[in-house]
Amino acid sequence: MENTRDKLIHAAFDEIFSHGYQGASLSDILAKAGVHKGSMYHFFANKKEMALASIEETILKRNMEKYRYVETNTNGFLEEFYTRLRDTSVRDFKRGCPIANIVQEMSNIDEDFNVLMKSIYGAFRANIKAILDKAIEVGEMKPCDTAKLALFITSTIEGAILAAKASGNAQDYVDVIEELIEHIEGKR
Amino acid sequence: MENTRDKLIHAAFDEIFSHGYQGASLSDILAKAGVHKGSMYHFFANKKEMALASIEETILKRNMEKYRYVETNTNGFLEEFYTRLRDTSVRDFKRGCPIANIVQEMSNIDEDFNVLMKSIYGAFRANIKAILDKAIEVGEMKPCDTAKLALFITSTIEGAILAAKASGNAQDYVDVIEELIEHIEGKR
DNA sequence: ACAGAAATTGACCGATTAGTCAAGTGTATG
DNA sequence: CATACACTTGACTAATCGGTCAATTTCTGT
Repeated sequence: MENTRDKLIHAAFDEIFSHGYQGASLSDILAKAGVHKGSMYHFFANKKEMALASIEETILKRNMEKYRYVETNTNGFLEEFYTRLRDTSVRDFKRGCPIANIVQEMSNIDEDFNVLMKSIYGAFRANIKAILDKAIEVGEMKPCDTAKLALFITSTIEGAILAAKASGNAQDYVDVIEELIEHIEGKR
Repeated sequence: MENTRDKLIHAAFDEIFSHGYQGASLSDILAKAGVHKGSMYHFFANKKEMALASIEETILKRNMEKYRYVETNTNGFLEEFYTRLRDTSVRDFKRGCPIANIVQEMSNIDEDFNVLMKSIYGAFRANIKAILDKAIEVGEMKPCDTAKLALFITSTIEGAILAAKASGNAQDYVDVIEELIEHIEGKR
């Protein structure tokens, strides 16, 4: 059974992912979580603190799972990376990427969000860089500036998700990813 | 002297660019425009109609100016394109890209915004494709699937702006753009 | 100058917002 | 059984939200 705080974290993340932080109604979050208002204020100081907690915890947990294979694998880093990139089933092209959404909405209007998203987006880049470093380490790839390449890859991924969201066509994501993979393959 | 409607269009666009559509306060827009509420409702049916008008008119006008050179030039399409891509002075890395911001915020929650942004993002892609087609026409580039390449380019640009917004570092944009240009150069 | 239209003013409305809090319930420990 | 702490309930507040509208001023064409 999920406890009250977890219910709130999940409902808040889902509402924010759907409507943005500013567009997320506190009463809708409470209704979705099945939690009363006073109860929420027992766990969080205010809407913003709940939002920050829900974003940080949810995204960090996802990333933990998503990039664990880099620690356990001993080879095939790039192929595994490509497979995951191509997997559209983990994507939500209607809502887009939660990281990008919140950066876009909040980074320039609230310093606390700015700090959090800088850290989360930085972790995203670091995860991709770790894959590239591993690939180079085991000789799947020529040495290169992996920080810059990781930046390029994350940018293109985010852009691809946005393109699919704008057009309503998941194929746009696939097309961008294929060209991105070609680009990376050129560095082997 | 700017008329009332234009004042509203400009103030609305600026407020929306800064705080998003949902975060943009009508009274702030009115204060910035120096226009009273009833006056605004004389020109627009509601907040949303004003927002849609301000977004469409402002972005279409910008694009008109931005890509006019494609019609007038007779060669050097790619070099001119690179120069403009590299020009960070036209970018606002704090607020990001207005197109991307509104797509992220609104495409999945309001059908009217969705339709408008699909059209605007589509025009963005079409403009880039036109440059590539011209470049191929005059032999600056080998023939290729310009629709897909344009999609890749727009995605990467949007991702680059987002990366710079997330990190607060304009250099991230520059780095992505340089790698993107290398990628395009590979197609010559 | 005058009529009529266009534009402006600003008070007002109901709905919704995030946030407060006193009272109550449940549970674990002495 | 009793005390204490964690948690829950839901009514309440003040502020803000987008939106309405009748009265008034300004502009325009004849």
